[in-house]
Amino acid sequence: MSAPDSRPGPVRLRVAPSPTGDPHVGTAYMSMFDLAFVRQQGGQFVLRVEDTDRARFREDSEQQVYDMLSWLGLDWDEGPDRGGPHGPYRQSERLDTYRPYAERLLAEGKAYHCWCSNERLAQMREEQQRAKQPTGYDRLCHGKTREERAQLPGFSDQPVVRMLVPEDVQLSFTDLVRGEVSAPRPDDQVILKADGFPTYHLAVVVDDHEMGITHVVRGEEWISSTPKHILLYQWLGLPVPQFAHMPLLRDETKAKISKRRNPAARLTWFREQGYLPEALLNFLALLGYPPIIEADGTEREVFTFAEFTERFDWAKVNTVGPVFNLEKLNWLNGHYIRELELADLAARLLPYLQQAGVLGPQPTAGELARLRDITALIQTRIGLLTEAADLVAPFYLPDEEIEVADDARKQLKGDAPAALGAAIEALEPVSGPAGDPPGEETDTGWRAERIEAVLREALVEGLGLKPRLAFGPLRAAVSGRRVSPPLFESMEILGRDSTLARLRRLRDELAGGDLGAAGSDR
RNA sequence: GGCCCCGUUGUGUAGCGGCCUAGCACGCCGCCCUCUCAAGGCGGUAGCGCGGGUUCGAAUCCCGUCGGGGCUACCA
Repeated sequence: MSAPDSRPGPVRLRVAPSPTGDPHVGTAYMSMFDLAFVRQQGGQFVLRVEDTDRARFREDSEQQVYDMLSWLGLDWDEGPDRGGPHGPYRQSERLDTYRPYAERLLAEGKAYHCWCSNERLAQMREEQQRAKQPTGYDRLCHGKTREERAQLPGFSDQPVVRMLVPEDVQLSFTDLVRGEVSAPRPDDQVILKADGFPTYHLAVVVDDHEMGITHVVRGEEWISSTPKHILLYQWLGLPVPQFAHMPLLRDETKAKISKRRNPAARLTWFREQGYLPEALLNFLALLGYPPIIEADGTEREVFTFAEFTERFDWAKVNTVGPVFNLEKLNWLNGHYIRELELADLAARLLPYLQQAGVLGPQPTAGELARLRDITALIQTRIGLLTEAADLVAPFYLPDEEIEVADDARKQLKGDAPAALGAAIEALEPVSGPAGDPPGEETDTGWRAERIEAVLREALVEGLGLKPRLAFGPLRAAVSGRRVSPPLFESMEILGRDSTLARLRRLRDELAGGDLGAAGSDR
């Protein structure tokens, strides 16, 4: 049993991503649990950049972490970008901080220099594995001076510093989510690398202490390293924080989700795909935490971050690594889209429509007003913001550029020209917005209800067509698609002129290419 | 190989010794609604890995076994 940190005062939690490429979804996952607890307890949330791995360092990675956490609304109180009383918050800028700790351990005989070359270490491990022995450093360098060691093979000029792990290391500890946990016996772990950088193990202990971190929240993969960390805290006479090891997110093969194999492991992917941040957050919470149980005993899976925060309890966090299943997220995303206010949804759609080239970089007021109307029609028809472009595009295309898609064309039957002709004839007398007489009862103008009434009368009653056969050709003419937003509402938004132009265009085309523009009845 | 973590329908889960002929959500299937597609409504499908215990009674406790995962780096 470790003595948990019982210092009074506010809780302080941190997330510590490594800038090694696109931000990982796990970073958001951990941050969300961190923040839920911090908000609940009125503590602070720290963002620390663990850039001690110079080989995998990526320049733009840090900025992406800021962008994505901000996008999700997971705001931090202290960090490299906004400072704080415990800075700097980048490990590469804290090198001087670690060295005294390492030197102290060296002086006290708790750590020692090791000059073994990588080749020697690799060979040693290989032999241990072959002999079915547990792997671990053989302490060849322990107790030797540089000169003594230099006589032996596998010598490397630049030494590292290793922990001298005692026989009686504490191997078990209390975990906030798992209870009493035991971990493997640690190797003589390197804490200071040949390049002078600390390894994660030294840096995390020193930084967490210096930054006043009270709760260490991290992935399950760190359970096996925890005894090393506890040992370092003890050696250094520092209070041991509480630990919470979260289950690992898995892919469909049950393996830990990785950026290499799974696009959804990249946080940026979700924004690119058109997911709503609140949906992602809700989904992530569901993966590691039970649904809300209402007073009447029913379960509720849709909840806000504030609701999650209110009821958050480490003991309820799942210990099983969940499979990251996009279908549930897709449903949730659609659900959140349907809940949005129209203006909000339209605003969120805009950048995706611009990205897809449906709207230009500087849309006109008219285009934006039209977007609002269209949004109402597609709100229940998209699961991702990126799906809007295809549905919206026909509303912004010039009438002459509407191309009837192959599947829509295949559905056109022999009565299509008749239907189109009758529709044109029926709609011509209906006045457009400008001619919409105020207070007039008989002609309600170019409105969906009136358009529908007129078309039904002409096509269903007049021509005796089945509704789906009657309106299919009109849909193809107006949108170019087999599937589209509701027809009559679409016509209202397009306006009388545009609607008639599109109907005539298809009618003429079906009547025969030779007639060309002369086929128009105007 | 060694050590550690985990094990309820396809997926996420509720369950914490009797209320379980195992509930909910997503998915899937069917029906309804309907101008297409959605959304929505209604119904259905499918699970306690296995074997021993403990107990009057086990999805719930114990042991074993099997399975999955993680770690085993001068990566985090």
